[in-house]
Amino acid sequence: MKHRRIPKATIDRMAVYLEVLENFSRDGAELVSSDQLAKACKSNPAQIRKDLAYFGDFGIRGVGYAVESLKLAIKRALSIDGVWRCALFGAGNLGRALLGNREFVRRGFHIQAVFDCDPDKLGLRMFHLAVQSPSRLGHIVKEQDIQIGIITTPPNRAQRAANHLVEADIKGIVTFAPTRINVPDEVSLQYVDLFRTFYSLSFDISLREQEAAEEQNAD
Amino acid sequence: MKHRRIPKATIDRMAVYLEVLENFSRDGAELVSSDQLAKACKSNPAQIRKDLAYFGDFGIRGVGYAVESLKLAIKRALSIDGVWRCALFGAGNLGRALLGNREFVRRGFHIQAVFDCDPDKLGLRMFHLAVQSPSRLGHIVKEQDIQIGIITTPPNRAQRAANHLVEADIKGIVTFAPTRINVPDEVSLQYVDLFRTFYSLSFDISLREQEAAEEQNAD
DNA sequence: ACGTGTGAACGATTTCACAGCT
DNA sequence: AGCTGTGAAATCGTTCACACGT
Repeated sequence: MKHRRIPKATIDRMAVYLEVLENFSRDGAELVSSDQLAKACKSNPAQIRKDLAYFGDFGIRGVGYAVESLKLAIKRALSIDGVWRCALFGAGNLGRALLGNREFVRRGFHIQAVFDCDPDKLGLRMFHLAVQSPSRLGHIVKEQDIQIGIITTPPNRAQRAANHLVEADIKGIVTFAPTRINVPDEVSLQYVDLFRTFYSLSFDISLREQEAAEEQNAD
Repeated sequence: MKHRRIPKATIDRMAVYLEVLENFSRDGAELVSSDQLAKACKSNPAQIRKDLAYFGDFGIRGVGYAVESLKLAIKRALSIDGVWRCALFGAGNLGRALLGNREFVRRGFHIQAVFDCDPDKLGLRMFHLAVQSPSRLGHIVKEQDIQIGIITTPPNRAQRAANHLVEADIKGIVTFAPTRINVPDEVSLQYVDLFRTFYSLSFDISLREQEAAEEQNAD
């Protein structure tokens, strides 16, 4: 079991488990069973046990999981038990929103520098950081040992931003721009596609309405 | 084939297909093959044909797909060929970023009202809209026929916001707050989990580094 | 001849059911 | 007795390979 490839879906669910564990923790629970977790996550107990077992034997048979140690184990498994140093590329509204979001720091993602191609934005202060020119990116990334780039440019600037980040030898990129970008294989890449979510919602609402209408007809 | 349940993964990929179709369209292409689409999406032709065939026979055998009519067909399939009226709940940085994002309007998601529980924010102007009290939500939703609620509150306020939206008889909710919320079955719900993406990136970077280290050892 | 649409084969993930530890 | 960890079974999604229409 230990050395099997871990499904991407499992990784995604880990974020949910962490979130509900924080709640159990806040409520003072010391132990939690896969049943309780499943209820809180709208999942099922077998799924949860299987998911957790990919990473190790965190539970105690007949008892359940110790909340605090499970939180830590998950964080370690995802490598979010330390600090990741990030650079933001794109000093627009979305960039500002991420920079101002306290949850990022709380979860160990520290945004330490902001870049933008637009010369009008250079020097502009966003919270505690000044917007810098992309020409300084390579230097800053090296100096501050920055590992992750976050792209919040408009779609037509996203590839250029990615090129700058790759050039600066970043390890991974999260992009919020609704466009595909190309990076070398050795750079990790994740898309946050806002519209995908809205499209899913749209499809889901319409499907339900259609099903409701068909039920009417069945009378 | 027509009346089979459509995988969620297929729906998600539709957003990508639309995106690359926009690019083909901009480049003046009138026809595309599943092969070309696959290259642009980093997918494979069979996947694309299967996905598209869930919704109808959009292609021409021996020829390919007509770009414009395929775009329209996908939009119709997802029900994003019209306008969805949205209300934003949570007038913080993230809410402002969504409100100021031109892509939303371009894609038919119109944010028509903004609400916030914080009395200090009432009346505050965000772009062309004034922040309103949640007590007005029911009235505004009915008056403007708003269908979708967008939650951008801090996590501890998200459930309350959801309750207000459900009470106002909204059809679906997209929440950006990193916390699970409960809504009745008849309301559609989608989570935009920013941290899930960052956690995946973190895991992926670490996995690669670990694999690289093991390769070293194999010498 | 070419490229779609689709059953069939394959592969991956989820769920079941129970052995094994506390 | 209770709850985890995990093979085995069931389900779900993807890829193959080819019949079919243009």
